[in-house]
Amino acid sequence: MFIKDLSKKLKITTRAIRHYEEIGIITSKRMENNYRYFDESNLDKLKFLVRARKLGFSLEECKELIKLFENDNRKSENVRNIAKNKLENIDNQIQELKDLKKSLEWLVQKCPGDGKPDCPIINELARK
Amino acid sequence: MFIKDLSKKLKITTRAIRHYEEIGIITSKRMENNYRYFDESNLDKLKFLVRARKLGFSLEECKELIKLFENDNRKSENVRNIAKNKLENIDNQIQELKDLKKSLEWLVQKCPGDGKPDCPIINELARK
DNA sequence: TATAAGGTATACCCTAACGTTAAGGTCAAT
DNA sequence: ATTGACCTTAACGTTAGGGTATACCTTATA
Repeated sequence: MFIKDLSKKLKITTRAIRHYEEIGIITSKRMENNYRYFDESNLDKLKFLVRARKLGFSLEECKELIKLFENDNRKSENVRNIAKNKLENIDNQIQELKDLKKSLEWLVQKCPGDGKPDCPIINELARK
Repeated sequence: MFIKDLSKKLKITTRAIRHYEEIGIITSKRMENNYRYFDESNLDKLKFLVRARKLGFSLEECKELIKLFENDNRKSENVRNIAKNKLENIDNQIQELKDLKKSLEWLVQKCPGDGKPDCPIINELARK
């Protein structure tokens, strides 16, 4: 199939697919007119990639996962480690965001939000 | 003071300070030798900026906040709205991360993480 | 057959917020 | 005079593509 068909099936843009090819995460054959041609194995690999992206893995991490996916001698330990690392930094991100949220909530609640200039949010940011 | 002193006081890099100047969020005077010279008002403004950044505001948002900070006729309503918007998208980010976390946790827990190739994480990503 | 529509190609610029060299100028101390 | 710490600008790298421009290919319709 051509790139558009593939993009429709996967619900990603053609630009994304070309990008994945540019950075060497996938490959494709070319027809005589230079159009990219994709077969089932391309589809499977990209499907894998799209799902991994949805789980929050970076393209670099996806590359590693695909390598493991295609290696029949992989150790599930390695896969699990990648996932555990990701999990850990997601946890950290959540914690950071929660801390921010707390501070912001406190400030928003303190602020009258009226037509007057006095504002606890500004005061807090500007404190000496 | 010079840029390094400022960066030490604020615990940010000199590159960051120059960047803020490049994009017009702050200004500085120059000495005869072309060195940037910063006074107390620069320090105050940057301190404000750094705190706003720590609260998760983008540089664009910081620009707006600084404008309000410097406008004695501001309405606290406007400040509050910026903060509330930020709060909302922080909430969304947290929710997205939590969803990811859930999926990942489930997969990590399913995976034996041993020396064998069978791996539920890979299987899930590769499912037809 | 000419043309319009739509798919495909490459290639370049843009994003956020700096980090990271590179290459050179300034200043105080040794 | 030299060292070392500091200063300067310029410009590319980062992430994961989005957007735009230009041009070729294919097919359908007038």
